[in-house]
Amino acid sequence: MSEPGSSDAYGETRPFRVRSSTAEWAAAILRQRVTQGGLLPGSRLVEEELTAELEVSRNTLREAFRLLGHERLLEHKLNRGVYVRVLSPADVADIYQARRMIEGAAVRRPDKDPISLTALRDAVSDAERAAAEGRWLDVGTADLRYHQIIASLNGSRRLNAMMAQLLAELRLVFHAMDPRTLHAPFLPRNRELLALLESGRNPEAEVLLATYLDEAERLLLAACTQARTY
Amino acid sequence: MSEPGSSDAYGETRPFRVRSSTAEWAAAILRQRVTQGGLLPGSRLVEEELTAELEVSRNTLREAFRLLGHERLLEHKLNRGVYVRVLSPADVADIYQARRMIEGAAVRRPDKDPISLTALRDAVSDAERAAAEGRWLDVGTADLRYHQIIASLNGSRRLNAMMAQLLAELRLVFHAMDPRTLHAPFLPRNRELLALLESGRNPEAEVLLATYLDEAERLLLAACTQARTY
DNA sequence: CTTATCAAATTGTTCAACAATCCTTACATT
DNA sequence: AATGTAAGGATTGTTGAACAATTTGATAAG
Repeated sequence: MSEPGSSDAYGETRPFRVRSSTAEWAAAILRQRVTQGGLLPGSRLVEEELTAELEVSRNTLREAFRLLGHERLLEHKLNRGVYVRVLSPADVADIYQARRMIEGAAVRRPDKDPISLTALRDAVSDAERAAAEGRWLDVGTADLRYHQIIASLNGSRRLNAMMAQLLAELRLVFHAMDPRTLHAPFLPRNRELLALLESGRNPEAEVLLATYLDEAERLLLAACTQARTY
Repeated sequence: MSEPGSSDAYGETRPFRVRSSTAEWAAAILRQRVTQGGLLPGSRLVEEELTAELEVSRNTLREAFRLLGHERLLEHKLNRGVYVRVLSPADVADIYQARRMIEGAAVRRPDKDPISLTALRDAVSDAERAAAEGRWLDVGTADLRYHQIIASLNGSRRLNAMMAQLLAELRLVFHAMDPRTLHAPFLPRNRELLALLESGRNPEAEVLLATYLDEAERLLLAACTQARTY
């Protein structure tokens, strides 16, 4: 410790010249663990353990906690510690209402950026390739990217940020489900929706997207309520 | 200092038993100064000054900064300090795009909560009363409350929070305008929109709201671009 | 079995010190 | 005069230690 720039002997864990703050660096590591399932919802993050492991001070770690708390990935209970957030069914429903609004508005728009359409094609192809090879986690990643691009059709930086946060939160529930049964049903629909967007049939696209999101919500709600009965 | 619970001799600035964290208390004070115009956009917040005035430690103050930074009221530049955010025209446009989406979706909904409609009536009445008495700042407060209630028709906690943040950011621009010329044009429209909502004429309400928001955006964009030419 | 009390563990907050970075001023060069 | 460079002073970034406040779990009393 006291040597930011080289963790353990050339461990290469921290870039030499830290351009962002140390707190953001620590937050990035914890964010990755949460979104990739290394830290499961409900897990407690003990300050002493993490200061030792990440080799940052308690104050810096707390700043990292606060960062992730505002991203709603961690939950901070006063005097009781920090936990990986556990999504309630109400949370999932709330997330999907916001998704319906953001993605719905994006699909409804008349003008579609050709670059975004290309990006959508790529995302669909990546997902299908990953599915063919059985890499279902990668399918999930491509699917999230697909919907992030959909949201970006709104052309609003703020809505992009909100969408990114929504999807990050959704990952918290993803780990409570088998990735194949979660993503397989939506693979063909992504391509179908893309076709409707390319041909400018917006009303049909909007309907398809709505049913899509409703079904995904139902799937996750089921997984979510099951997981909470322990 | 080191006596949280009683600032200067019975200054009554801090509640006796602090239930929330000290950082949130400090953030609340700074938030008030920013939203009420005591701290104007672009102002720099120096750590040393504020730790002395608020009688909190530097670390706690920094946590307060981070809180307000995530609310987008303050801007944190690495190694350069914390500033009250200055909204660019692009920021204002982005805010209004989000408003059109959230409030538009709310108005479009078929089911209207009667309690919310009552709250809307109250907000309109308060605004009109304040206008009659020349209290234009209170008119602004009532107007913001009105739109917050509109957004709440969506019934989503998350969208409520997002709307609250949008409106808080908008206050940053409000202080660059005369409150009367800003709010007076919208007083009759608020009542008109309310009438359309009460009688369930949603499509007309949606159109009215859209023109409403477009004009408000134009007004603020003008004020915003003017203010930046100094 | 319930309630009360106490002790250990953990978090909340502060402080002082030092490192890293930015900004200004002064100086030198062209 | 304009440009580039080099201290230095000021401010922020980070740390570690200390103590206060709170929760938690265990133990003892009713």
